[in-house]
Amino acid sequence: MAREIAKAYEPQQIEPRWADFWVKEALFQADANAPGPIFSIVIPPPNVTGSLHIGHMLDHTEIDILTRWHRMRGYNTLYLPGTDHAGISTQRVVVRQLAEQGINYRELGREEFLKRVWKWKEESGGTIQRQMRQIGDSCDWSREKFTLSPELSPVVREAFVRLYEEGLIYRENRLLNWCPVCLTVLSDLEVVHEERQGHLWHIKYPVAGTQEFLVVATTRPETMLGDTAVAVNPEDERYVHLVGKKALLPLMNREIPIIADAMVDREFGTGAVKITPAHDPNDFEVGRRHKLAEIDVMTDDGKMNAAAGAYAGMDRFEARKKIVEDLKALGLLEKITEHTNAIGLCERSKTIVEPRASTQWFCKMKPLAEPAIAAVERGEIQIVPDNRREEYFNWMRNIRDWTLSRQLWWGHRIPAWYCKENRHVIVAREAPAKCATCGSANLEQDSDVLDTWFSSGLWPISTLGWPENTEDFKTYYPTSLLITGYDILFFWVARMIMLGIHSTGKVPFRAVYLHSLVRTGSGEKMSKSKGTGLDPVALNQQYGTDAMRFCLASMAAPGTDIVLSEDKLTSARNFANKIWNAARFLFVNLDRFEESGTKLDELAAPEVRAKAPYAYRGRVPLVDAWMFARLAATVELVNEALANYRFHEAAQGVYQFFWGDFCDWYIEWVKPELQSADRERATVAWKNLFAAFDAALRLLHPFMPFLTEELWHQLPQRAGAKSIALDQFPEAQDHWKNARAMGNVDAIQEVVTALRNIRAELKLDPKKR
RNA sequence: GGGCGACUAGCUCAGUUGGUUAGAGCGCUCCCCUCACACGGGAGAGGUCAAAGGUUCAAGUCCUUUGUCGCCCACCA
Repeated sequence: MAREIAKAYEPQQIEPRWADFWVKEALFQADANAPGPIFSIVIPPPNVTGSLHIGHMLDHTEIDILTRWHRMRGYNTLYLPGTDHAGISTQRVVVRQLAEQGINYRELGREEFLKRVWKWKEESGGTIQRQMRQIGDSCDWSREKFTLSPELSPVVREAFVRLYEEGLIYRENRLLNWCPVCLTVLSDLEVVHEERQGHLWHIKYPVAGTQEFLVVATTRPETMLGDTAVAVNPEDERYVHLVGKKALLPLMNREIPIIADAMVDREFGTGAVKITPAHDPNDFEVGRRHKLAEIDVMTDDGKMNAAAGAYAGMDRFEARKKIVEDLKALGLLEKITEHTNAIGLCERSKTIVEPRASTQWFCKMKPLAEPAIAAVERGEIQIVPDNRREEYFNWMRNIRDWTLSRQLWWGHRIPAWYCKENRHVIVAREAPAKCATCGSANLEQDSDVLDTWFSSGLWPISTLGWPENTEDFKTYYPTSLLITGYDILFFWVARMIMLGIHSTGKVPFRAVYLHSLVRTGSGEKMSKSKGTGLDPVALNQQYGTDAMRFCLASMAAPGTDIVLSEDKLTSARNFANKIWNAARFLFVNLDRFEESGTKLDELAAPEVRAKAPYAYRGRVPLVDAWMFARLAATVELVNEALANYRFHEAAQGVYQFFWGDFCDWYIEWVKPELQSADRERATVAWKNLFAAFDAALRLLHPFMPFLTEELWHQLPQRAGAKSIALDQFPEAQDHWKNARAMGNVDAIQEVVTALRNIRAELKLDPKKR
């Protein structure tokens, strides 16, 4: 009796079952002692700031395709999952949540606040884990990691202390980017620049003891309150006579020196620059050279402080307005001109950053960068696509020291302690009992935390057990490949390369594939905060995970960003349906065929099917020969494409093959054969059809794991067995274990050699059909 | 101020080392709900490959210039 199969593919009915099954069976658990060449990959750990977005899905799809593909070809495969605590981002999320409840996080205190963040982390981490299972990530959940876990924290401290002991980590007072909303310093990378139309205010500074004015031009008038000099170029004949004299700082009525410094560009503005060492990086340098006072006129949160005199308490931009008004009233504002400049914004809060001086921890990067540059030059790490190599080199060759400390609470606490008496510094793996210098037991730990990218930078080594030489580390490090978006090349990839090589002497991965970003129709980077992100959960519901995966893969051409559209998702869903219906045809008609006599018992045994194609009276039927030639060509194409990260070619190749060749031509062609009164002839047709179909499923599996898994389970079933209850069908269990191997496909490739002769003889071009 | 990328059918995009009549999906026109699939099948229209010049037996593919758009990097007040 023919089995009942739904007419349309309903992924929602099928996917959750296999998602659970894969986890329950621990099917993808890695074994360091298993045979086979190694393919290991660690996930780019998603931030625990919420849930996975469509960009993650691209990451995960590509990683999973390659992982499954390698696993099917007999590799000892590890796909290690995990999440990132994402210091500043996560802290911001929780701060905002608290604010919505009317709670000021600072009033909550550090300890209580961290409890709230951990609670949020559990929630977000759980969501991410569920999503990853839902989208079919074939990772080893027993090895799941978290960057801020008790397991990894000692590793992070170890790395920090080692770098400190090597003299690469130091503490210094510098002028740095400060975010008045996040209340922390930021590294250069965390500041994004944006061109904005602004003004250049020309302000007249009276020269003391004369009737003259010195006119300076500034884009930030409010900083003048902290001016401690005016500088001109020493070569500038317009101003030489003023050097050494004093200027009277308007509004503050403070006398400040007029100095000469080569840094001043005579062409720009008026050729005279107000010097505010506490609020401008250039001025800071000038200030240090000329031993000028540094007057900070602002508070942490961007308001004017007591040093700002009458303006104290005002917001910095409010103060700007007021100062301009006041100068105008005093007749000291010469003019205002239009001026566009690139202003720095905090990457997270989009607040205008304020340069401020503070004492922070830094890491010297030149010594770390050199071997990291060399490793890429020597090809020990391959960067794909090629043009990103140059970006990497360019950044690495101009690298500046990395600001490691952040004034946040959520993160790895800096392993440094100070004695309260003398502020001696002790850097140690564990909390010390007393000061190494003066013996004081009165110690306090540095209140800052590490930049979140420091622990991310250690990810490939920390997750595999470094600094211990564990089985996992020995077997799976260096990892085979890193797949991530190009937008974090500097933030993350470069740092992993530097820290990996420095810590272990070996590169952390042999290749980096930097994929495109998924954008919305309007071309923006998808982002939840902007509300432009597509919800992968909703899309999965609507189209099915397999369709999503296939769609992303078929669009993942390197170089250009991906714009996802309903059209493409629909087309991928239709493809899944096509596969489903081809199977439906096979299964239903096979049942009918068997009911009429011959049983194709061997169909269930993969080792028999691997001998396809079957011959009819010593001769392989022509269409079958053609089919297997096409199949073999597709196998070659897919293997070649995946080996080079050309996911779209692979996906389009299987699509073309399955729809165009297998369905449109082959199935249609053999339909009469399957009904043939010649029993042997019909049997051969059936066997070849199933062999080809089985091979096609293997090709499709990395892209569409759910659908193929489902069909594999149905493939060996005898007529009458309607439901899939695996524990009741030991035979089926053997089958699916075997199904995840490429074996059959490889066997077919061997057959092709023989087929070439037939093809040549009959002038059949498999590409032209 | 540097660097990178894009510009191919109405739309969204493939087309890696230059080689026969430039492809796909969607859309469009005509026919078909034929016993796997209308989330389908068949037939078809549609492109001087942004512009100009150059190299070559041969260029969407290499070189030069220009235009439009996008991105990244950069401490000029």
